[in-house]
Amino acid sequence: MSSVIDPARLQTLNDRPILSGRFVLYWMQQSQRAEWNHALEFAVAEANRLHLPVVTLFAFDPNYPEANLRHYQFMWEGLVETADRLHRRRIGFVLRLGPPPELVVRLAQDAALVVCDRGYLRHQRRWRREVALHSGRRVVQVESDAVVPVDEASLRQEYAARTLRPKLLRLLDRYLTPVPSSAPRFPAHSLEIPGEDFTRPGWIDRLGLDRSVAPVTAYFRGGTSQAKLRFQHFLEQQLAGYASLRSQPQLTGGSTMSPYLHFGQISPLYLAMEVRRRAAAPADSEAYLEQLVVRRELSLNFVERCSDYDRYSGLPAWARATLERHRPDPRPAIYDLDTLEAAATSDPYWNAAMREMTGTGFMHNHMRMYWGKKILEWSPDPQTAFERALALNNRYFLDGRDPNSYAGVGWVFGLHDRPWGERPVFGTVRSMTAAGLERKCDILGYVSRIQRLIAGGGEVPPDAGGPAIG
DNA sequence: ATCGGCTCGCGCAA
DNA sequence: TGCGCGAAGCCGAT
Repeated sequence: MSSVIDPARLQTLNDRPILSGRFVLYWMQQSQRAEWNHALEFAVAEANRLHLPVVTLFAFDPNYPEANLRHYQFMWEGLVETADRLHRRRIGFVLRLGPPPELVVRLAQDAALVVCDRGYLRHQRRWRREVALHSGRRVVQVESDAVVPVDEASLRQEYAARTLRPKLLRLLDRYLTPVPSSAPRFPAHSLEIPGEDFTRPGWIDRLGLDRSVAPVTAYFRGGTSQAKLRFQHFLEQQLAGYASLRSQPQLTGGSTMSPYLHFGQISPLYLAMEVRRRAAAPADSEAYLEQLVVRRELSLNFVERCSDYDRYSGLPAWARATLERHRPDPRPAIYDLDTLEAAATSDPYWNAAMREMTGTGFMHNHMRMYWGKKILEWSPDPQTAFERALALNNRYFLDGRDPNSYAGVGWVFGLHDRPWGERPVFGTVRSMTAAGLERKCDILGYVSRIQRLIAGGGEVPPDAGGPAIG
């Protein structure tokens, strides 16, 4: 096997041989980008070695779990750009409609080898198992959406950030290296593999997708080039002082990379290396890497190692026990789901956060915590609160349904945290209050920032206004 | 304004 | 076995 990619990022998922075939198939799923993609570059290197072209397949699944038009629109914008970038490199890109494992197994019948990227959620792991089982040729998984590969970082479910942090930081320098890239020697043009004509405008509107949540194109345009423009803006305007200002939601939303990371449109390795390169103060670089590497990869560890990552039963025992003891406590208010969704509670700070979420597909990280804590406080019982928070999270956020979603909602209920002083409803699970927001940040400034944002229809950085499409 | 107490479990020192 | 300490908590005492 080719050694251009660090072997720690590779897993051979079956014991099938490499066969003779017309191409090397790269099944793109998690890492939806044409650069800084270890899986893609591994496929290119293997194809060159085997004297074959590379064909990329993206299986566009109109029934993807919990996906609606907001998510699909953003993903589609990214795929249009990625397909164009791959064609320019003489790498094939085919998009087909349907369930991923079936489509991959079918196209794999003409391939010598199947290369896939790595995803950590239940259905992503299941899909890869099925492809490995039924494709009949070797399937190699290449991990490109973690800075430190999850199995290198830790083989156990970590209890908290403090137990994973030293393991990650020990390995960080070793993995902060660019992705080796080589030119494909055998172009894919002549293969003529049929696929959807998906780049034409309006294509997405004919798919019968769940249209109940509107796209947020005034705030976020999908695609690698959009992600990079945004990130350069962040590096220039907001990285200096990030360590002290990141919990001030009145200022900005942070780097806003989470939607792009969720769809694999940007590489976390690229972000980490850029921050290291550009930060003037080590404290700012460390604070950003704490989010991008420590907290994000704690989420990967959680969904990979905890089979109940999306269920109340996945919370730590001490948290479930204390919440259970406080189940009978009177709540200050109980809102139904419609009232929450309509941002019609009596808390203006929470309502602003909810409007940011429904209106823009994003929320400042600090407000995500407050938002969740209040849902716990305002629901009839903790299980219902958990289900509501996760459902709203996954429905409205562009980065919903991400490992970060499950760890983030879980944190509200005590996951990766520790007990604190006992309080009504929360028990010893950490609480948050409106008075705390008033004490620690300019929360009225946040409310008016969101009002302006929703009224003005967008705060896409001016230099990032260029088209991601076409 | 700042500080300690609240409470659990992990990891390390002993 | 003991001890320090941890995603951003809150509250009351000084």
